[in-house]
Amino acid sequence: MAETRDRIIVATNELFRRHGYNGTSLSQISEAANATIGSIYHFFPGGKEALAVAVIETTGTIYRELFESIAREAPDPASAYVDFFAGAAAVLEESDYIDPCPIGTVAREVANTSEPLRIAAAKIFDSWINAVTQHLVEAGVCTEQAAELGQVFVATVEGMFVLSRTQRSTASLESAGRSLGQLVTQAIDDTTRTPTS
Amino acid sequence: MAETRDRIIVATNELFRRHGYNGTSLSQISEAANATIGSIYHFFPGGKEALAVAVIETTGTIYRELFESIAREAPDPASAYVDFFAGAAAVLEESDYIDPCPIGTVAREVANTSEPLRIAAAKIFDSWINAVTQHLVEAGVCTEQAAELGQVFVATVEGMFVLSRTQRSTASLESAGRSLGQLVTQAIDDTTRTPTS
DNA sequence: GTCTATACCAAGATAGAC
DNA sequence: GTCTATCTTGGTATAGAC
Repeated sequence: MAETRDRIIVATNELFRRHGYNGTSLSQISEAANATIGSIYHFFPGGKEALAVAVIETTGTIYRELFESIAREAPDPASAYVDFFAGAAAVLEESDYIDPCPIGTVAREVANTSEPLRIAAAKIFDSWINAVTQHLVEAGVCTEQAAELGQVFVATVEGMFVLSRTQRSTASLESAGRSLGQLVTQAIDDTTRTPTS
Repeated sequence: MAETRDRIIVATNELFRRHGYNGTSLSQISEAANATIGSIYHFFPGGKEALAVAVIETTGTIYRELFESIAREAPDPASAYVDFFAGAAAVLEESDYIDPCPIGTVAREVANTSEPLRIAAAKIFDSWINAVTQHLVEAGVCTEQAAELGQVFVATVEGMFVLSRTQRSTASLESAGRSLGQLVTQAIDDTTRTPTS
């Protein structure tokens, strides 16, 4: 059995994906993680908020690495984005449309009420945008446009999670993959036509 | 002073935008709306959930009409989308980055725990997608591609609200406007080159 | 339609034995 | 590190006078 601290984080992650931050109680976490509330406070003296920060940071890192892995293995830059949305669609269907990403859910809930959580989420979003920007720059897109597409990609991912979860359908995720792929392809073409280097 | 029922809905809308569904209590609503909890249950015998359905439906209708209004006044189809994001950016800055849309927040929180709320939100999203689809079809885009762009637009709007609220910045909204405008422009060009009618 | 009072329960957090 | 017990506060919802 995994370490207690890890079990707490994993259980909290899944409960946040299902019920959000305010909809998840410490007693639920305690039960799902097979750890007492005393244990939770032992590892996270800052309570629920500190635990949530840890969940955001660990999950955020995993997702950045997932994107980088998909990007590395994609046959060409544009298809990395199509593949990412296809993967997300599979996760949603297999998980009965539980939210794939606790970060967006929590961030939207508490952005006006918890600065520690807002800032933790903002840093993760920045790291994702940077990963995409770097990927596109390596594909030949100029820095400015790459950063812009990075923002649009992250927003589209988060927005698609809201939409597909609410509609209980993954149809829209395919549309998103195609649209993002098209934007990336066009960005690469544009740069090729008017090279700055 | 507005009717009590209206005051309750308006106050709940704003509290949901700030604190989400589970983060908003009936006592807060009671205070903000200047109505007793007894009054809330008088108008919404179904309690908090029924009140939330009413908030989603009224707000959703207002936003659809807002889009249609912007689309009607835009000089050309693509700039409707740029204008929409520009308007959203202004709202965010003026409101200290309160969420412009309670529907996405609530939907993401409770999609797995309240079927009435999930379904209410899904219907509103559908109505927005249909409004965009119709707008693009009138601009000459084929139905299939118009529907696809409608989904991408709604997702990008919702995702950008998450992102800009978390980052407390509207920079990414401009990127979104440009990207959506580009996708729409290209869709119109494509259709013009290979007309189906 | 609106009011006060309250029932009932679960929340986050803490204390202190082991 | 983990346990049980408990404190305090606040939640949704209801009852019944006016």
